[in-house]
Amino acid sequence: MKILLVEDEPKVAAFIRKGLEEQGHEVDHAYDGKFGLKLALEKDFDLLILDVILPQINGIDVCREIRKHNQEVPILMLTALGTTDDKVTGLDAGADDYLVKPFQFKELIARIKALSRRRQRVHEEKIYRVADLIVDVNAKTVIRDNISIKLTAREFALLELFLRNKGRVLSRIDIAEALWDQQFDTGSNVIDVYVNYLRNKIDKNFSPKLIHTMIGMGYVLKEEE
Amino acid sequence: MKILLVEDEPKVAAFIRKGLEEQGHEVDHAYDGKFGLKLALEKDFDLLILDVILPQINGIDVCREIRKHNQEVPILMLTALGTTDDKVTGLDAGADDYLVKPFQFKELIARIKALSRRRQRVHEEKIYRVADLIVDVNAKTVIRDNISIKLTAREFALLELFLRNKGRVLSRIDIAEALWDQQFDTGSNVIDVYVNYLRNKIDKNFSPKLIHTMIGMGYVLKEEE
DNA sequence: AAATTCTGTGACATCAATTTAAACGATTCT
DNA sequence: AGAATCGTTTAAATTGATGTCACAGAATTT
Repeated sequence: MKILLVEDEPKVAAFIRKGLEEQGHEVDHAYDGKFGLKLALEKDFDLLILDVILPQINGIDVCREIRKHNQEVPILMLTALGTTDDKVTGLDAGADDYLVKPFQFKELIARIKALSRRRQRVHEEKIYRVADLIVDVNAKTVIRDNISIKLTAREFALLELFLRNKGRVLSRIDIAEALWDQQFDTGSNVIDVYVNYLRNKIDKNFSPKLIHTMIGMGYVLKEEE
Repeated sequence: MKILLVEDEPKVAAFIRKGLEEQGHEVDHAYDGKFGLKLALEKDFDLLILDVILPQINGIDVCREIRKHNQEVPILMLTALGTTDDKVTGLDAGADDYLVKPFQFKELIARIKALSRRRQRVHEEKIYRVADLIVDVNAKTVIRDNISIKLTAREFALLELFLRNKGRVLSRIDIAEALWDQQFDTGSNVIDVYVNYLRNKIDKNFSPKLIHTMIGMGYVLKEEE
């Protein structure tokens, strides 16, 4: 999906952008309301994420302005405030949903999914091919070298994350935030264990190897050595 | 055509009724949602025209209720509100079209024509065949291995959903949103129970099995193992 | 009004999936 | 080389998802 993020706090913006890109979305970013509004009216996006508190024009006014121009794009508002009044104002202005900061990244993903479902988006064929590996996200099937491979839900989610980020090194923190709850204070090694499971199933008896360890950095999925 | 008009404002109702009768249609009229729903379920109409704002039960809920009972009659919603949210809600509830008050009578006629044209398409043969299972959506019949199987409305709706999405894994959320009211917050296991009922009827004494569990992911209907 | 069928709930046993823990191996740093 | 850090592997413990059942209340039919 093409997503426009309008957010002035650089850290928050970077966090959201990275997370969304890892989920396979294409993200444009504006630092203030004025520029955000301009972009929103010029380009076609599948979703807008608007912070309420913004320089130049605040998020609620941006939202109102977009709706005035008859744009039906789904809008998700972000705010540090959480009172009912704010919610009402946001929704009145034409927003479709509301998320209170700070939030779990998973929550954001869930809302985005719900919004795009509501728009009756036709679910597209999602098939990844890397070397002789074929993964169908809708059917949840995995085939390598014409051999069908069974994965558990976690393994599949992990593989899908790698495929969406082919060639990009994912740190354990990236992986944890995308698939597990929040960050890891515990010295758990679940991720390593799952990468190992996945390797046993999709790499062990095949070549070339697809999952590579970057010591001290994380893991990558790629074809070349 | 036999048309049911559900509208509480007498003036609007009289206006629409008169116009439609002049066009040669037969019009029944209900003043509130409750009575409208009752009529709609009792009699066979070729078209329902529902106001959104109604005494007793609102139009959107009437619409939802009718669709729950598997009625395929075309539904046109009328409303004074014109915001995007309302449109989405109406169409989500199962309405086929939407008209914002005030409207030109011509516009109404045009929409009705379009809907009745569409309706003929509804009467196309909709027959699914998977392995030795044959499902006729219009006749609501299910046959497997030449044995006729009786399903309840819910079971049939679930089966139809699976057939429309053959080979695609449907999560519980997908199923809940398609067949139940979109609250998936309850820790209910209705879906599991219904999948179980369906299996007992269409899979238990047959092979190959068609409904497969993907633990942690959902269910799929497919022929292969 | 009674009987029947349908729908949804809650409890529970079962078993696969997930997570933890700990031992082992590899790599990097001094 | 030795110590420290980082990654891999295995097995066992824990969790949680699923299938099943009996039942209650709604809806429908008689």
